[in-house]
Amino acid sequence: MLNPSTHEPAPTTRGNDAFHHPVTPIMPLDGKTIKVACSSCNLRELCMPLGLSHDELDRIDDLVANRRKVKRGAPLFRNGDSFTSLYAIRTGFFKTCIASEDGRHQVTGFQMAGEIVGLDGIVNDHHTCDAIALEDAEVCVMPFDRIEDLSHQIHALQRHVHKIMSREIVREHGVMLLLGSMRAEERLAAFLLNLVQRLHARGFSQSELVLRMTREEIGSYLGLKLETVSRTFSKFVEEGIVEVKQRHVRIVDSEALRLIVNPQVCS
Amino acid sequence: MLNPSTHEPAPTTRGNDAFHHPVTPIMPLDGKTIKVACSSCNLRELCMPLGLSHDELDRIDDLVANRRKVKRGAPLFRNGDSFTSLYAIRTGFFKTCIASEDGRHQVTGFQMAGEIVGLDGIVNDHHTCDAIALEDAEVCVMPFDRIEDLSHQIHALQRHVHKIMSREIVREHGVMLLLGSMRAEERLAAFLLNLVQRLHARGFSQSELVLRMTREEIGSYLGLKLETVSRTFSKFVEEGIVEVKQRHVRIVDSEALRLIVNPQVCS
DNA sequence: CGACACCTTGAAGAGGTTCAAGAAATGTGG
DNA sequence: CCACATTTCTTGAACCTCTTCAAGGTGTCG
Repeated sequence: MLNPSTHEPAPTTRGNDAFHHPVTPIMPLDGKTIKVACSSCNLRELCMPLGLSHDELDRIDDLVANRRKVKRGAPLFRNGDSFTSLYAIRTGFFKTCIASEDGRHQVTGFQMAGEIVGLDGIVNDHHTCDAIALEDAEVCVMPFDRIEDLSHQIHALQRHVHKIMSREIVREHGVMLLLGSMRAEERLAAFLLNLVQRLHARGFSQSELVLRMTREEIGSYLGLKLETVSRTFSKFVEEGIVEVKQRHVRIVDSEALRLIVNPQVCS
Repeated sequence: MLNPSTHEPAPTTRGNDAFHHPVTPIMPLDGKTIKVACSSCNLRELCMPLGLSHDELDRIDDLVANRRKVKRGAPLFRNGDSFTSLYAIRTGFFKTCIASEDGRHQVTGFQMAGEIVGLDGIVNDHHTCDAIALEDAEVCVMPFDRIEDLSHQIHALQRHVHKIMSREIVREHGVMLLLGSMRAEERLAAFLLNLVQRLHARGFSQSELVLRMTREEIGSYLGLKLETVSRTFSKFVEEGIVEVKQRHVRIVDSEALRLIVNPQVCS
Protein backbone atom coordinates (compact mmCIF):
# COMPACT_ATOMS: atom_id res chain seq x y z
CA MET A 1 0.00 0.00 0.00
CA LEU A 2 0.83 3.58 -0.26
CA ASN A 3 2.92 4.94 2.53
CA PRO A 4 2.05 8.52 3.36
CA SER A 5 5.32 9.11 5.07
CA THR A 6 7.39 8.22 2.03
CA HIS A 7 5.31 9.60 -0.74
CA GLU A 8 5.28 13.16 0.34
CA PRO A 9 8.81 14.28 -0.31
CA ALA A 10 9.94 17.86 -0.20
CA PRO A 11 8.26 19.03 -3.39
CA THR A 12 4.82 17.87 -2.32
CA THR A 13 5.13 19.34 1.16
CA ARG A 14 2.86 22.26 0.49
CA GLY A 15 0.54 22.44 3.40
CA ASN A 16 -1.55 25.37 4.42
CA ASP A 17 1.53 27.20 5.57
CA ALA A 18 3.19 27.07 2.19
CA PHE A 19 3.20 30.83 1.77
CA HIS A 20 6.81 31.32 2.52
CA HIS A 21 8.14 28.39 0.63
CA PRO A 22 9.14 28.46 -2.98
CA VAL A 23 6.44 27.04 -5.19
CA THR A 24 8.78 25.71 -7.79
CA PRO A 25 11.71 23.83 -6.34
CA ILE A 26 13.37 24.21 -9.72
CA MET A 27 14.84 27.45 -8.52
CA PRO A 28 14.56 27.36 -4.77
CA LEU A 29 14.84 30.55 -2.83
CA ASP A 30 17.23 30.60 0.05
CA GLY A 31 14.62 31.03 2.73
CA LYS A 32 14.78 34.82 2.66
CA THR A 33 11.86 37.08 1.92
CA ILE A 34 10.35 36.55 -1.48
CA LYS A 35 11.12 39.38 -3.88
CA VAL A 36 8.01 41.12 -5.07
CA ALA A 37 9.18 42.11 -8.53
CA CYS A 38 8.17 40.00 -11.51
CA SER A 39 11.66 40.48 -12.90
CA SER A 40 13.07 38.37 -10.12
CA CYS A 41 10.17 36.02 -9.61
CA ASN A 42 10.93 32.36 -10.03
CA LEU A 43 7.60 31.87 -11.73
CA ARG A 44 8.37 34.43 -14.38
CA GLU A 45 9.07 31.89 -17.06
CA LEU A 46 5.61 30.47 -16.49
CA CYS A 47 3.57 33.64 -16.58
CA MET A 48 5.67 36.27 -18.32
CA PRO A 49 7.05 36.58 -21.82
CA LEU A 50 10.66 35.64 -22.42
CA GLY A 51 13.31 37.66 -24.17
CA LEU A 52 12.54 41.04 -22.68
CA SER A 53 15.14 43.74 -22.44
CA HIS A 54 16.26 44.94 -19.04
CA ASP A 55 14.30 48.11 -19.53
CA GLU A 56 11.15 46.21 -20.45
CA LEU A 57 11.55 43.93 -17.48
CA ASP A 58 11.58 46.95 -15.22
CA ARG A 59 8.34 48.17 -16.66
CA ILE A 60 6.76 44.74 -16.41
CA ASP A 61 7.23 45.00 -12.66
CA ASP A 62 4.56 47.70 -12.67
CA LEU A 63 2.04 45.19 -13.90
CA VAL A 64 1.44 43.76 -10.50
CA ALA A 65 -0.49 46.22 -8.39
CA ASN A 66 -0.28 44.07 -5.30
CA ARG A 67 -0.44 40.60 -3.91
CA ARG A 68 -3.52 39.08 -2.45
CA LYS A 69 -3.89 36.13 -0.15
CA VAL A 70 -6.90 33.90 -0.47
CA LYS A 71 -7.85 31.46 2.25
CA ARG A 72 -8.79 27.93 1.39
CA GLY A 73 -12.44 27.81 0.39
CA ALA A 74 -12.61 31.56 -0.21
CA PRO A 75 -13.31 33.11 -3.60
CA LEU A 76 -10.74 35.08 -5.54
CA PHE A 77 -13.71 36.41 -7.50
CA ARG A 78 -17.28 35.36 -8.06
CA ASN A 79 -19.74 35.25 -10.91
CA GLY A 80 -21.07 38.78 -11.29
CA ASP A 81 -18.09 40.53 -9.71
CA SER A 82 -16.93 43.41 -11.83
CA PHE A 83 -13.80 42.63 -13.80
CA THR A 84 -10.73 44.68 -13.07
CA SER A 85 -7.74 42.40 -13.09
CA LEU A 86 -6.17 39.19 -14.18
CA TYR A 87 -4.52 37.12 -11.49
CA ALA A 88 -1.28 35.19 -11.68
CA ILE A 89 -1.21 32.42 -9.15
CA ARG A 90 1.91 32.49 -7.00
CA THR A 91 1.09 29.74 -4.58
CA GLY A 92 -1.90 27.53 -3.99
CA PHE A 93 -4.48 25.87 -6.13
CA PHE A 94 -7.77 27.10 -7.54
CA LYS A 95 -10.85 25.78 -9.22
CA THR A 96 -13.04 27.80 -11.54
CA CYS A 97 -16.69 26.88 -11.87
CA ILE A 98 -19.87 28.13 -13.40
CA ALA A 99 -23.46 27.63 -12.34
CA SER A 100 -26.73 27.97 -14.22
CA GLU A 101 -29.90 29.36 -12.66
CA ASP A 102 -31.34 25.94 -11.90
CA GLY A 103 -28.40 25.00 -9.76
CA ARG A 104 -26.45 23.08 -12.33
CA HIS A 105 -22.79 23.27 -11.61
CA GLN A 106 -19.64 22.72 -13.63
CA VAL A 107 -16.00 22.96 -12.68
CA THR A 108 -14.32 24.43 -15.75
CA GLY A 109 -10.74 24.07 -14.64
CA PHE A 110 -8.13 23.67 -11.95
CA GLN A 111 -5.32 26.21 -11.84
CA MET A 112 -1.94 26.06 -10.16
CA ALA A 113 1.11 28.28 -9.63
CA GLY A 114 2.16 30.24 -12.67
CA GLU A 115 -1.25 30.06 -14.33
CA ILE A 116 -3.51 33.00 -15.06
CA VAL A 117 -7.15 33.26 -14.02
CA GLY A 118 -9.76 35.85 -14.76
CA LEU A 119 -9.81 35.81 -18.57
CA ASP A 120 -13.54 35.14 -18.57
CA GLY A 121 -14.20 38.64 -17.25
CA ILE A 122 -12.78 40.61 -20.16
CA VAL A 123 -15.67 40.30 -22.58
CA ASN A 124 -18.45 41.74 -20.42
CA ASP A 125 -16.48 43.59 -17.76
CA HIS A 126 -17.69 41.20 -15.13
CA HIS A 127 -16.79 37.67 -14.21
CA THR A 128 -18.98 34.79 -15.31
CA CYS A 129 -17.47 32.14 -13.10
CA ASP A 130 -16.27 31.65 -9.56
CA ALA A 131 -12.60 31.18 -8.76
CA ILE A 132 -12.25 29.37 -5.43
CA ALA A 133 -9.02 28.60 -3.63
CA LEU A 134 -8.68 24.89 -2.89
CA GLU A 135 -5.82 25.61 -0.55
CA ASP A 136 -4.50 28.81 0.99
CA ALA A 137 -3.16 30.78 -1.91
CA GLU A 138 -1.47 33.95 -3.00
CA VAL A 139 -1.95 35.73 -6.30
CA CYS A 140 -0.44 38.68 -8.10
CA VAL A 141 -3.13 41.19 -8.99
CA MET A 142 -2.59 42.62 -12.48
CA PRO A 143 -5.08 45.38 -13.30
CA PHE A 144 -6.22 44.78 -16.83
CA ASP A 145 -5.97 48.39 -17.94
CA ARG A 146 -2.33 48.33 -16.97
CA ILE A 147 -1.89 45.17 -18.98
CA GLU A 148 -3.47 46.85 -21.98
CA ASP A 149 -1.40 49.98 -21.53
CA LEU A 150 1.84 48.11 -21.16
CA SER A 151 1.17 45.69 -23.97
CA HIS A 152 0.65 48.80 -26.04
CA GLN A 153 4.25 49.65 -25.36
CA ILE A 154 5.85 46.24 -25.15
CA HIS A 155 5.14 44.16 -28.17
CA ALA A 156 6.25 40.94 -26.54
CA LEU A 157 3.72 41.45 -23.77
CA GLN A 158 0.88 41.97 -26.21
CA ARG A 159 1.82 38.78 -27.97
CA HIS A 160 2.07 37.02 -24.64
CA VAL A 161 -1.44 38.02 -23.62
CA HIS A 162 -2.76 36.74 -26.93
CA LYS A 163 -0.98 33.47 -26.46
CA ILE A 164 -2.28 33.00 -22.94
CA MET A 165 -5.84 33.47 -24.14
CA SER A 166 -5.34 31.23 -27.14
CA ARG A 167 -3.83 28.57 -24.91
CA GLU A 168 -6.92 28.66 -22.75
CA ILE A 169 -9.10 28.21 -25.82
CA VAL A 170 -7.07 25.23 -26.95
CA ARG A 171 -7.15 23.74 -23.46
CA GLU A 172 -10.91 23.98 -23.45
CA HIS A 173 -11.08 22.25 -26.81
CA GLY A 174 -9.31 19.35 -25.15
CA VAL A 175 -11.82 19.33 -22.32
CA MET A 176 -14.63 19.30 -24.85
CA LEU A 177 -13.08 16.26 -26.53
CA LEU A 178 -12.84 14.60 -23.16
CA LEU A 179 -16.40 15.41 -22.13
CA GLY A 180 -17.85 14.65 -25.52
CA SER A 181 -16.22 11.41 -26.44
CA MET A 182 -14.45 9.66 -23.57
CA ARG A 183 -15.63 7.05 -21.12
CA ALA A 184 -15.15 7.35 -17.39
CA GLU A 185 -11.81 5.53 -17.24
CA GLU A 186 -10.44 7.51 -20.14
CA ARG A 187 -11.49 10.78 -18.54
CA LEU A 188 -9.90 10.01 -15.22
CA ALA A 189 -6.72 8.74 -16.84
CA ALA A 190 -6.45 11.88 -18.96
CA PHE A 191 -7.09 14.00 -15.90
CA LEU A 192 -4.36 12.34 -13.86
CA LEU A 193 -1.84 12.52 -16.68
CA ASN A 194 -2.60 16.18 -17.24
CA LEU A 195 -2.27 17.05 -13.57
CA VAL A 196 0.96 15.19 -13.03
CA GLN A 197 2.44 16.64 -16.18
CA ARG A 198 1.71 20.18 -15.06
CA LEU A 199 3.05 19.46 -11.60
CA HIS A 200 6.17 17.93 -13.09
CA ALA A 201 6.74 21.10 -15.11
CA ARG A 202 6.83 22.85 -11.74
CA GLY A 203 9.43 20.55 -10.30
CA PHE A 204 7.22 18.01 -8.59
CA SER A 205 7.25 14.28 -8.98
CA GLN A 206 6.29 12.61 -12.23
CA SER A 207 4.51 9.85 -10.42
CA GLU A 208 3.12 11.18 -7.18
CA LEU A 209 0.60 13.86 -6.53
CA VAL A 210 -1.72 15.16 -3.90
CA LEU A 211 -5.18 15.97 -5.15
CA ARG A 212 -6.26 19.35 -3.95
CA MET A 213 -9.91 18.75 -4.79
CA THR A 214 -12.66 16.38 -3.68
CA ARG A 215 -14.03 13.49 -5.71
CA GLU A 216 -17.08 15.58 -6.33
CA GLU A 217 -15.03 18.39 -7.82
CA ILE A 218 -13.12 15.96 -10.00
CA GLY A 219 -16.43 14.49 -11.06
CA SER A 220 -17.88 17.86 -11.90
CA TYR A 221 -14.88 18.69 -14.02
CA LEU A 222 -15.01 15.34 -15.82
CA GLY A 223 -18.77 15.19 -16.22
CA LEU A 224 -19.10 12.26 -13.83
CA LYS A 225 -20.69 11.62 -10.46
CA LEU A 226 -18.42 11.39 -7.47
CA GLU A 227 -19.29 7.71 -7.03
CA THR A 228 -18.08 7.00 -10.55
CA VAL A 229 -14.82 8.80 -9.86
CA SER A 230 -14.35 6.78 -6.70
CA ARG A 231 -15.16 3.50 -8.43
CA THR A 232 -12.82 4.29 -11.29
CA PHE A 233 -10.02 5.06 -8.87
CA SER A 234 -10.68 1.70 -7.22
CA LYS A 235 -10.59 -0.02 -10.58
CA PHE A 236 -7.22 1.54 -11.39
CA VAL A 237 -5.93 0.38 -8.03
CA GLU A 238 -7.16 -3.18 -8.62
CA GLU A 239 -5.38 -3.20 -11.95
CA GLY A 240 -2.19 -1.98 -10.34
CA ILE A 241 -2.08 1.21 -12.36
CA VAL A 242 -2.14 3.59 -9.43
CA GLU A 243 -2.01 3.55 -5.67
CA VAL A 244 -4.54 5.73 -3.91
CA LYS A 245 -4.81 6.74 -0.32
CA GLN A 246 -7.40 9.44 -0.02
CA ARG A 247 -6.02 12.36 -1.95
CA HIS A 248 -2.56 10.94 -2.27
CA VAL A 249 -2.05 9.30 -5.63
CA ARG A 250 0.97 7.45 -6.91
CA ILE A 251 1.03 6.56 -10.56
CA VAL A 252 2.59 3.13 -10.82
CA ASP A 253 2.10 2.51 -14.51
CA SER A 254 1.78 5.74 -16.43
CA GLU A 255 2.09 3.89 -19.72
CA ALA A 256 -1.11 2.04 -18.87
CA LEU A 257 -2.83 5.37 -18.28
CA ARG A 258 -1.63 6.61 -21.64
CA LEU A 259 -2.98 3.49 -23.31
CA ILE A 260 -6.33 4.00 -21.67
CA VAL A 261 -6.55 7.54 -23.03
CA ASN A 262 -5.15 6.66 -26.42
CA PRO A 263 -5.93 3.04 -27.26
CA GLN A 264 -3.25 1.80 -29.61
CA VAL A 265 -4.43 1.88 -33.17
CA CYS A 266 -3.43 -1.56 -34.36
CA SER A 267 -2.27 -1.03 -37.91
CA MET B 1 -46.60 19.47 -41.10
CA LEU B 2 -43.83 21.71 -42.04
CA ASN B 3 -44.16 23.26 -45.44
CA PRO B 4 -40.79 23.85 -47.06
CA SER B 5 -42.22 26.41 -49.43
CA THR B 6 -43.50 28.66 -46.68
CA HIS B 7 -40.80 28.32 -44.15
CA GLU B 8 -37.96 29.58 -46.23
CA PRO B 9 -38.69 33.24 -46.55
CA ALA B 10 -36.24 35.76 -47.90
CA PRO B 11 -33.88 35.74 -44.95
CA THR B 12 -33.34 32.01 -45.10
CA THR B 13 -32.80 31.98 -48.84
CA ARG B 14 -29.12 31.43 -48.64
CA GLY B 15 -28.35 28.67 -51.04
CA ASN B 16 -25.01 27.90 -52.53
CA ASP B 17 -25.23 30.98 -54.69
CA ALA B 18 -25.58 33.33 -51.77
CA PHE B 19 -22.29 35.04 -52.44
CA HIS B 20 -23.75 38.16 -53.90
CA HIS B 21 -26.56 38.59 -51.47
CA PRO B 22 -26.34 40.47 -48.24
CA VAL B 23 -25.92 38.14 -45.33
CA THR B 24 -27.75 40.29 -42.87
CA PRO B 25 -31.06 41.50 -44.20
CA ILE B 26 -31.03 44.04 -41.40
CA MET B 27 -29.16 46.40 -43.66
CA PRO B 28 -29.74 45.14 -47.16
CA LEU B 29 -27.45 46.23 -49.94
CA ASP B 30 -29.01 47.58 -53.05
CA GLY B 31 -27.94 44.76 -55.27
CA LYS B 32 -24.73 46.42 -56.35
CA THR B 33 -21.29 45.01 -55.88
CA ILE B 34 -20.37 44.46 -52.26
CA LYS B 35 -17.89 47.00 -51.00
CA VAL B 36 -14.70 45.38 -49.85
CA ALA B 37 -13.82 47.82 -47.10
CA CYS B 38 -14.60 46.92 -43.49
CA SER B 39 -15.66 50.50 -42.93
CA SER B 40 -18.66 49.98 -45.17
CA CYS B 41 -19.30 46.32 -44.45
CA ASN B 42 -22.73 45.55 -43.11
CA LEU B 43 -21.19 42.95 -40.81
CA ARG B 44 -18.93 45.50 -39.20
CA GLU B 45 -20.95 45.77 -36.05
CA LEU B 46 -20.56 42.04 -35.59
CA CYS B 47 -16.84 41.72 -36.07
CA MET B 48 -15.33 45.17 -35.60
CA PRO B 49 -15.14 47.53 -32.65
CA LEU B 50 -17.62 50.36 -32.44
CA GLY B 51 -16.91 54.01 -31.89
CA LEU B 52 -13.90 54.38 -34.12
CA SER B 53 -12.93 57.71 -35.59
CA HIS B 54 -13.05 58.18 -39.35
CA ASP B 55 -9.30 58.00 -39.48
CA GLU B 56 -9.20 54.79 -37.51
CA LEU B 57 -11.87 53.24 -39.69
CA ASP B 58 -9.71 53.90 -42.72
CA ARG B 59 -6.81 52.11 -41.16
CA ILE B 60 -9.00 49.20 -40.11
CA ASP B 61 -9.66 48.60 -43.78
CA ASP B 62 -6.06 47.50 -44.11
CA LEU B 63 -6.72 44.64 -41.75
CA VAL B 64 -8.25 42.51 -44.42
CA ALA B 65 -5.57 41.30 -46.78
CA ASN B 66 -8.05 39.64 -49.09
CA ARG B 67 -11.17 37.58 -49.33
CA ARG B 68 -11.18 33.88 -49.69
CA LYS B 69 -13.92 31.61 -50.91
CA VAL B 70 -14.26 28.16 -49.45
CA LYS B 71 -16.36 25.50 -51.12
CA ARG B 72 -18.73 23.41 -49.10
CA GLY B 73 -16.83 20.55 -47.51
CA ALA B 74 -13.48 22.22 -48.01
CA PRO B 75 -11.20 23.29 -45.17
CA LEU B 76 -10.44 26.90 -44.37
CA PHE B 77 -7.51 25.53 -42.42
CA ARG B 78 -6.52 22.21 -40.96
CA ASN B 79 -4.88 20.91 -37.84
CA GLY B 80 -1.15 21.42 -38.29
CA ASP B 81 -1.42 24.27 -40.81
CA SER B 82 0.82 27.13 -39.88
CA PHE B 83 -1.05 30.01 -38.33
CA THR B 84 -0.96 33.31 -40.15
CA SER B 85 -4.39 34.88 -39.97
CA LEU B 86 -7.70 35.14 -38.28
CA TYR B 87 -10.74 34.84 -40.47
CA ALA B 88 -13.96 36.82 -40.28
CA ILE B 89 -16.82 34.91 -41.85
CA ARG B 90 -18.68 36.98 -44.42
CA THR B 91 -21.04 34.35 -45.75
CA GLY B 92 -21.52 30.67 -45.13
CA PHE B 93 -21.30 28.38 -42.21
CA PHE B 94 -18.37 26.52 -40.66
CA LYS B 95 -17.66 23.83 -38.17
CA THR B 96 -14.44 23.54 -36.20
CA CYS B 97 -13.34 20.13 -34.99
CA ILE B 98 -10.43 18.43 -33.35
CA ALA B 99 -9.25 14.86 -33.57
CA SER B 100 -7.00 12.79 -31.35
CA GLU B 101 -4.50 10.25 -32.64
CA ASP B 102 -6.80 7.31 -32.11
CA GLY B 103 -9.45 8.74 -34.36
CA ARG B 104 -11.60 10.32 -31.72
CA HIS B 105 -13.40 13.30 -33.08
CA GLN B 106 -15.10 16.32 -31.59
CA VAL B 107 -16.88 19.25 -33.18
CA THR B 108 -15.93 22.21 -31.02
CA GLY B 109 -18.21 24.78 -32.58
CA PHE B 110 -20.34 26.02 -35.45
CA GLN B 111 -19.59 29.50 -36.79
CA MET B 112 -21.69 31.82 -38.90
CA ALA B 113 -21.41 35.22 -40.58
CA GLY B 114 -19.73 37.85 -38.47
CA GLU B 115 -17.88 35.38 -36.28
CA ILE B 116 -14.13 34.95 -36.07
CA VAL B 117 -12.29 31.67 -36.52
CA GLY B 118 -8.64 30.78 -36.12
CA LEU B 119 -7.99 31.86 -32.53
CA ASP B 120 -6.71 28.38 -31.68
CA GLY B 121 -3.64 28.97 -33.84
CA ILE B 122 -2.15 31.89 -31.93
CA VAL B 123 -0.55 30.01 -29.07
CA ASN B 124 1.67 27.64 -31.04
CA ASP B 125 1.80 29.33 -34.43
CA HIS B 126 -0.10 26.48 -35.99
CA HIS B 127 -3.71 25.45 -35.96
CA THR B 128 -4.85 22.66 -33.71
CA CYS B 129 -8.26 22.13 -35.25
CA ASP B 130 -9.91 21.89 -38.65
CA ALA B 131 -12.28 24.57 -39.88
CA ILE B 132 -14.56 23.10 -42.53
CA ALA B 133 -17.16 24.98 -44.56
CA LEU B 134 -20.60 23.43 -44.20
CA GLU B 135 -21.82 25.49 -47.13
CA ASP B 136 -20.05 27.57 -49.73
CA ALA B 137 -18.52 30.41 -47.81
CA GLU B 138 -16.46 33.54 -48.03
CA VAL B 139 -14.12 34.86 -45.37
CA CYS B 140 -12.06 37.98 -44.82
CA VAL B 141 -8.43 37.06 -44.28
CA MET B 142 -6.87 39.16 -41.51
CA PRO B 143 -3.14 38.50 -41.14
CA PHE B 144 -2.45 38.31 -37.44
CA ASP B 145 0.70 40.39 -37.51
CA ARG B 146 -1.33 43.20 -39.05
CA ILE B 147 -3.88 42.79 -36.29
CA GLU B 148 -1.15 43.06 -33.71
CA ASP B 149 0.41 46.07 -35.42
CA LEU B 150 -2.86 47.89 -35.77
CA SER B 151 -4.09 47.11 -32.30
CA HIS B 152 -0.82 48.61 -31.18
CA GLN B 153 -2.01 51.85 -32.70
CA ILE B 154 -5.73 51.66 -32.17
CA HIS B 155 -6.62 51.03 -28.60
CA ALA B 156 -10.20 50.09 -29.38
CA LEU B 157 -9.01 47.32 -31.68
CA GLN B 158 -6.71 45.87 -29.06
CA ARG B 159 -9.57 45.81 -26.62
CA HIS B 160 -11.79 44.26 -29.26
CA VAL B 161 -9.38 41.42 -29.91
CA HIS B 162 -9.23 40.71 -26.20
CA LYS B 163 -12.99 40.67 -25.99
CA ILE B 164 -13.36 38.32 -28.91
CA MET B 165 -10.97 35.86 -27.32
CA SER B 166 -12.61 36.20 -23.92
CA ARG B 167 -16.01 35.66 -25.49
CA GLU B 168 -14.78 32.42 -27.01
CA ILE B 169 -13.52 31.29 -23.62
CA VAL B 170 -16.87 32.05 -22.01
CA ARG B 171 -18.72 30.30 -24.84
CA GLU B 172 -16.66 27.20 -24.28
CA HIS B 173 -17.45 27.30 -20.57
CA GLY B 174 -21.09 27.04 -21.59
CA VAL B 175 -20.36 24.06 -23.79
CA MET B 176 -18.53 22.41 -20.92
CA LEU B 177 -21.58 22.90 -18.72
CA LEU B 178 -23.71 21.36 -21.42
CA LEU B 179 -21.42 18.39 -22.00
CA GLY B 180 -20.73 17.84 -18.36
CA SER B 181 -24.14 18.09 -16.81
CA MET B 182 -27.02 17.97 -19.29
CA ARG B 183 -29.09 15.10 -20.60
CA ALA B 184 -29.74 14.55 -24.29
CA GLU B 185 -32.97 16.54 -24.46
CA GLU B 186 -31.45 19.41 -22.57
CA ARG B 187 -28.44 19.48 -24.84
CA LEU B 188 -30.46 19.51 -28.02
CA ALA B 189 -32.85 22.14 -26.66
CA ALA B 190 -29.94 24.36 -25.66
CA PHE B 191 -28.36 23.83 -29.05
CA LEU B 192 -31.49 24.83 -30.95
CA LEU B 193 -32.09 27.90 -28.79
CA ASN B 194 -28.52 29.01 -29.22
CA LEU B 195 -28.57 28.57 -32.99
CA VAL B 196 -31.85 30.36 -33.49
CA GLN B 197 -30.80 33.19 -31.21
CA ARG B 198 -27.63 33.77 -33.19
CA LEU B 199 -29.51 33.59 -36.45
CA HIS B 200 -32.09 36.00 -35.14
CA ALA B 201 -29.34 38.47 -34.28
CA ARG B 202 -28.49 38.33 -37.97
CA GLY B 203 -31.98 39.12 -39.09
CA PHE B 204 -33.34 35.62 -39.56
CA SER B 205 -36.46 34.14 -38.11
CA GLN B 206 -36.82 33.55 -34.38
CA SER B 207 -38.61 30.30 -34.96
CA GLU B 208 -37.35 28.73 -38.17
CA LEU B 209 -33.95 27.57 -39.13
CA VAL B 210 -32.15 25.38 -41.58
CA LEU B 211 -29.52 23.17 -40.07
CA ARG B 212 -26.32 23.36 -42.01
CA MET B 213 -24.88 20.25 -40.40
CA THR B 214 -25.70 16.55 -40.26
CA ARG B 215 -27.14 14.72 -37.28
CA GLU B 216 -23.74 13.20 -36.78
CA GLU B 217 -22.09 16.63 -36.55
CA ILE B 218 -24.73 17.83 -34.12
CA GLY B 219 -24.15 14.69 -32.11
CA SER B 220 -20.40 15.18 -32.09
CA TYR B 221 -20.82 18.74 -30.86
CA LEU B 222 -23.29 17.69 -28.17
CA GLY B 223 -21.47 14.54 -27.09
CA LEU B 224 -24.22 12.27 -28.39
CA LYS B 225 -24.56 9.63 -31.08
CA LEU B 226 -26.43 10.59 -34.21
CA GLU B 227 -29.20 8.12 -33.37
CA THR B 228 -29.77 9.87 -30.07
CA VAL B 229 -29.99 13.23 -31.82
CA SER B 230 -32.50 11.82 -34.27
CA ARG B 231 -34.57 10.20 -31.53
CA THR B 232 -34.56 13.37 -29.49
CA PHE B 233 -35.74 15.39 -32.48
CA SER B 234 -38.56 12.86 -32.93
CA LYS B 235 -39.45 13.18 -29.27
CA PHE B 236 -39.68 16.97 -29.55
CA VAL B 237 -41.89 16.57 -32.61
CA GLU B 238 -44.19 14.14 -30.78
CA GLU B 239 -44.51 16.64 -27.95
CA GLY B 240 -45.35 19.41 -30.36
CA ILE B 241 -42.34 21.48 -29.43
CA VAL B 242 -40.80 21.61 -32.88
CA GLU B 243 -41.56 20.59 -36.44
CA VAL B 244 -38.77 18.89 -38.30
CA LYS B 245 -38.43 18.06 -41.94
CA GLN B 246 -34.91 16.91 -42.56
CA ARG B 247 -32.77 19.92 -41.85
CA HIS B 248 -35.63 22.36 -41.72
CA VAL B 249 -36.67 23.05 -38.17
CA ARG B 250 -39.51 25.20 -36.93
CA ILE B 251 -39.65 25.93 -33.25
CA VAL B 252 -43.30 25.83 -32.26
CA ASP B 253 -42.93 26.23 -28.52
CA SER B 254 -39.70 27.94 -27.62
CA GLU B 255 -40.84 28.36 -24.04
CA ALA B 256 -40.96 24.58 -23.75
CA LEU B 257 -37.39 24.40 -25.00
CA ARG B 258 -36.35 26.94 -22.42
CA LEU B 259 -38.02 24.93 -19.70
CA ILE B 260 -36.22 21.81 -20.80
CA VAL B 261 -32.86 23.57 -20.53
CA ASN B 262 -33.72 25.38 -17.32
CA PRO B 263 -36.25 23.36 -15.33
CA GLN B 264 -38.23 25.75 -13.17
CA VAL B 265 -36.92 25.81 -9.66
CA CYS B 266 -40.09 25.41 -7.61
CA SER B 267 -39.59 27.53 -4.55
C1' DC C 1 -32.45 5.72 -62.52
C1' DG C 2 -29.16 4.00 -59.54
C1' DA C 3 -25.62 5.00 -56.10
C1' DC C 4 -24.70 7.24 -52.10
C1' DA C 5 -25.19 9.89 -48.08
C1' DC C 6 -28.26 10.89 -44.57
C1' DC C 7 -31.99 10.02 -41.44
C1' DT C 8 -35.30 7.22 -38.64
C1' DT C 9 -36.69 3.55 -35.74
C1' DG C 10 -36.45 -0.85 -33.05
C1' DA C 11 -34.36 -4.07 -29.75
C1' DA C 12 -30.73 -5.43 -26.84
C1' DG C 13 -26.96 -4.15 -24.01
C1' DA C 14 -23.42 -1.37 -21.52
C1' DG C 15 -22.00 2.36 -18.78
C1' DG C 16 -23.05 5.57 -15.56
C1' DT C 17 -26.39 7.26 -12.14
C1' DT C 18 -29.14 7.03 -8.10
C1' DC C 19 -30.09 5.65 -3.61
C1' DA C 20 -28.41 3.88 0.49
C1' DA C 21 -25.33 2.49 4.13
C1' DG C 22 -21.17 2.48 6.36
C1' DA C 23 -16.14 3.59 6.88
C1' DA C 24 -12.44 6.79 7.08
C1' DA C 25 -10.55 11.22 7.62
C1' DT C 26 -10.89 15.97 9.23
C1' DG C 27 -12.10 19.72 12.03
C1' DT C 28 -14.00 21.73 16.46
C1' DG C 29 -14.62 22.78 21.07
C1' DG C 30 -14.11 21.57 25.60
C1' DC D 1 -5.64 15.62 23.70
C1' DC D 2 -9.94 13.41 23.25
C1' DA D 3 -14.89 13.08 21.93
C1' DC D 4 -18.09 14.38 18.70
C1' DA D 5 -19.88 16.37 14.50
C1' DT D 6 -19.05 16.90 9.81
C1' DT D 7 -17.20 16.10 5.56
C1' DT D 8 -15.38 12.99 2.38
C1' DC D 9 -14.84 8.58 0.42
C1' DT D 10 -16.07 3.70 -0.73
C1' DT D 11 -19.02 0.05 -2.08
C1' DG D 12 -23.39 -2.47 -3.33
C1' DA D 13 -27.75 -3.01 -5.90
C1' DA D 14 -31.35 -1.41 -8.82
C1' DC D 15 -32.36 1.52 -12.39
C1' DC D 16 -32.15 4.51 -16.40
C1' DT D 17 -30.19 6.82 -20.21
C1' DC D 18 -27.69 6.50 -24.02
C1' DT D 19 -25.20 3.46 -27.16
C1' DT D 20 -24.71 -0.24 -30.30
C1' DC D 21 -26.19 -2.99 -33.91
C1' DA D 22 -29.31 -3.60 -37.47
C1' DA D 23 -32.64 -2.67 -41.01
C1' DG D 24 -35.24 0.16 -43.82
C1' DG D 25 -36.66 4.75 -45.47
C1' DT D 26 -35.78 9.30 -47.58
C1' DG D 27 -33.48 12.62 -50.26
C1' DT D 28 -29.84 14.09 -53.50
C1' DC D 29 -26.80 14.14 -57.32
C1' DG D 30 -24.41 12.57 -61.26
